[in-house]
Amino acid sequence: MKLIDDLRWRGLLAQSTDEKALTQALEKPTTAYIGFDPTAASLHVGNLVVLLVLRRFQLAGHHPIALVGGATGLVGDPSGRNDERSLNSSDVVEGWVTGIRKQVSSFLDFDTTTNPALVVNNLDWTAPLTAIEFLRDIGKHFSVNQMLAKESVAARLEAGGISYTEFSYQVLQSYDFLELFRRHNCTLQLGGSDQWGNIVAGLDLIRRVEQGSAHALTVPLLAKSDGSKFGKTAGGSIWLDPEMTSPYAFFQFWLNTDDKDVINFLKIFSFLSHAEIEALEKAHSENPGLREAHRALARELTTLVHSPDTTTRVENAARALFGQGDLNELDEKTLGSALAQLPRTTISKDDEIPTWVDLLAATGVVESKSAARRVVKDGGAYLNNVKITSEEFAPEKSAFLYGKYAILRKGKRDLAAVELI
RNA sequence: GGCGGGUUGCCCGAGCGGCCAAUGGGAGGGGACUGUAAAUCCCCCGGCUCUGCCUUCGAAGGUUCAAAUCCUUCACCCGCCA
Repeated sequence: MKLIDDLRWRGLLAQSTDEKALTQALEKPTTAYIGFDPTAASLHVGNLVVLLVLRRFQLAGHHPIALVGGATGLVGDPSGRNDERSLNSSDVVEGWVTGIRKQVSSFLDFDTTTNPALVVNNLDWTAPLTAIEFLRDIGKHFSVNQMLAKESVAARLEAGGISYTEFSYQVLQSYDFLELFRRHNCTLQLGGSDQWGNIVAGLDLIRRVEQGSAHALTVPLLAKSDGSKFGKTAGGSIWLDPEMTSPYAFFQFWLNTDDKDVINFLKIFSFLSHAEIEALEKAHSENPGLREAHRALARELTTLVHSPDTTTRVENAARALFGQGDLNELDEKTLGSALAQLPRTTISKDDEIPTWVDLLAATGVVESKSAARRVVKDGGAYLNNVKITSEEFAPEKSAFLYGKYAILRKGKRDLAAVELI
């Protein structure tokens, strides 16, 4: 099956320039790029959609380039926002670039001899530009009329204004495309559909400056069936960085996918074959309670982003901790490694044991002691799967399994660990 | 630079001297029902040493027994004019 047809089947095609021409171009190995701006220390699951499309291109024999926006990240993309971004210092952005560069790299193959991946930073060609060069050599090719007509700009003018800085963003991104066209004969830019305007601006620039022809392909913005924003939970975004979102939480995030979304997500995020996904779809519709599709999704993604080992560990941890069976039946080693996956706090053997409320607050599962108290009051507080009802309740030392572990539970599925040391 | 409008809790948005930790909606949390799902229903939703105390309504001062609400200055945003 051709790449384009596969992408269509997975629901990964939004818009493209002349599809016939593009399909034809893709008959031969083509160089394609996607840009990621450093707006945080890590990428999140939302970024995964397009990043994995780039991987699909590489797997299909094309040359992938991942661009990290060391320059554009300093300016701020107005797309999809209705207010101005606050600028981050260049030190901060530089740090983020390093982290994101590493993350992006883990999804691409640099060792293959036929079509190795490339990671670039647009600061490399943007930083040396002088303001005069920028205005004369690049700015001259842009019509303010057209820039104003871009959805990202028009929306902001409507919503309350835009700074000259962010207004200029599309020029920088266009210049990136031009540079990659020149340096690496890159003739295709991929991106989320909110990037369409920025991408076609780059096509125009390439045509004007180099009389060259390139293509654009965008991926739909991921929509959940209930309309809520993908990739956010109570605790915030789901990050790829295991320090920011634990692999346990990462696995749980996918496992808790809405039934209505699970098959779509398998298509979008997994590299399972059509036949495998169709089999899961069948299994899911026959017995949704088993959640085979959810499990497959969580396994695939945890393995892809973390590792097969990690997947085994967190899945075992969940099985061990999730209610079924008596906690006392878990051997010390299993329990210890399961708890290692959870948010945790430690207390000294010699100290008096704090209340459940204080312990939960210490693990960071709730934001404040008041929030922890509320959980108790609302009847959602458990110690080692036993419900507790008093805000003053403090566990006895004897309640600790193997003399050292206790499991705090908030509600049905939020777990945290306490360890006596 | 001038004139006018605005800045409220995670977000949107009421309040416009006391009854205001502040109406309502969304997001979020707990419970019931379930399948660690969705929908639905009920409850909660600033913090703390929690029958009370402390901090919040752009910032700083002021008036008042009492201010998110009035006055002054400053900052930022929006509109019109220059």
